[in-house]
Amino acid sequence: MTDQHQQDIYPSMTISTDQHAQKIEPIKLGERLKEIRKTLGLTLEEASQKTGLARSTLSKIENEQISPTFQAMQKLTNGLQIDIPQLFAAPKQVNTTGRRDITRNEMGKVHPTSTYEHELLATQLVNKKMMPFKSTIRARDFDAYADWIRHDGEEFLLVLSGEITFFSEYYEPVNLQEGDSVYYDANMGHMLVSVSEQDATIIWVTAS
Amino acid sequence: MTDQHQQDIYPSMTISTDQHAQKIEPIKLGERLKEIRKTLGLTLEEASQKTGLARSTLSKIENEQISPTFQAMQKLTNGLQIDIPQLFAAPKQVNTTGRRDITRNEMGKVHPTSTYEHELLATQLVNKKMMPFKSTIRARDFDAYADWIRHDGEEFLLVLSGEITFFSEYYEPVNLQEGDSVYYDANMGHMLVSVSEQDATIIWVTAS
DNA sequence: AAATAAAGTTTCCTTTTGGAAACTTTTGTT
DNA sequence: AACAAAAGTTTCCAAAAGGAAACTTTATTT
Repeated sequence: MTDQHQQDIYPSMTISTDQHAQKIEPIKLGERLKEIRKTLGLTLEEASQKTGLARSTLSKIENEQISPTFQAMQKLTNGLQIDIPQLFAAPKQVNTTGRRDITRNEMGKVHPTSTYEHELLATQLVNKKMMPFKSTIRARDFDAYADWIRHDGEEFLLVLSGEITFFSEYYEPVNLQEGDSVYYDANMGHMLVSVSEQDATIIWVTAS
Repeated sequence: MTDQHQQDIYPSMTISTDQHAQKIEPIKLGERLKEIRKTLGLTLEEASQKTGLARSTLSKIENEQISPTFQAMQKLTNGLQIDIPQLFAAPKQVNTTGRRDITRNEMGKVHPTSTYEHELLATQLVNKKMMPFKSTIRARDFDAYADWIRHDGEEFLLVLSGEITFFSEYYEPVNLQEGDSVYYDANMGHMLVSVSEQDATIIWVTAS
């Protein structure tokens, strides 16, 4: 593979998948459970009925007096309609807010390859869900590529100027002109070539 | 709030957060554990040393003879360097591939509001991580809005034509011209107004 | 402010887990 | 193939979990 636009060299080029964001948990299971039960507006008795666990058992779990068996935990999650990950990760989901990153025209971080010329946008921001960039498609031919480009996540692109052919593993090639856009699974092999007189430029956004 | 561009009326307007994708698990914990241990190339004895659980206990767990306590599960996950969600969800992660959706210029699904005129893109595709759309900014004034727009996720926008002012809750307003772009947390209040002669158009991508 | 009801905790006891060691099965070596 | 070593299972028992009911605390009603 000769052309990969996420190199993970710089943090700003990395997409936050929320999965890896999972940290180690010296989890206060009981506390968390109580929290959930309260949110649902249930008493121990009601929770007991829903889960099939004795009221006393629930109390002990909530007060960290016992460590529930996996069996008990399943009854809990089933009865209260929560999934296991939720039981753990959920408590303090630091939902970021207030971040903003402006990239002026032509002021992105340039990242040229043999086939594309990428201009990465919003590179000041780290740990974001999407990675946006403007690209100029230098490739003029199918075999400018050694192989399909293929990586995790989903991708969206919109043609800003010029015209391209969008090749993909499972579809016939298709031409895209200014204003046209495609959304596709990026682990399906794909590649772009310019077919207009001028090299085409596109806006590209990736999410994992 | 008068203007919300994700209405969740149509599935195609919904963003897949991967969190809700989590399904119910009548999980074969033992089987799964054995799988993991094998993958790591560990014997019961080695796993025992890493986790601090007796070899016999591990055996029983793997053969579903006992239901481990949460405590035991923590020792497991810590010792084997796996996270709890992984213990459950992980086995068969259906990674979609092969989807593709082309939207020709001006052929998106139109969705007008008082302040914006949205043209939703890739609406054939459901359960995607991003929601892309082109918008024409009709608002000409700060108080075309009843309140800040604010919703989950992160947003990226790039000005296609015209000029806008980007207002946001925690920053001074900033002008953006053709080619300029912003990436921001969408739960920070935000709003756009056109300031160019013609109403500005932008490309907008949201992810949750 | 008693009296009553509801919610939550603790006790007591049965069932189950978890560990040490005995036992069985599998793998590798001569 | 017999033997040895390693890996895995089962047994036995101490320790901990889970449930029923007694008990305590917190709300609600009179």
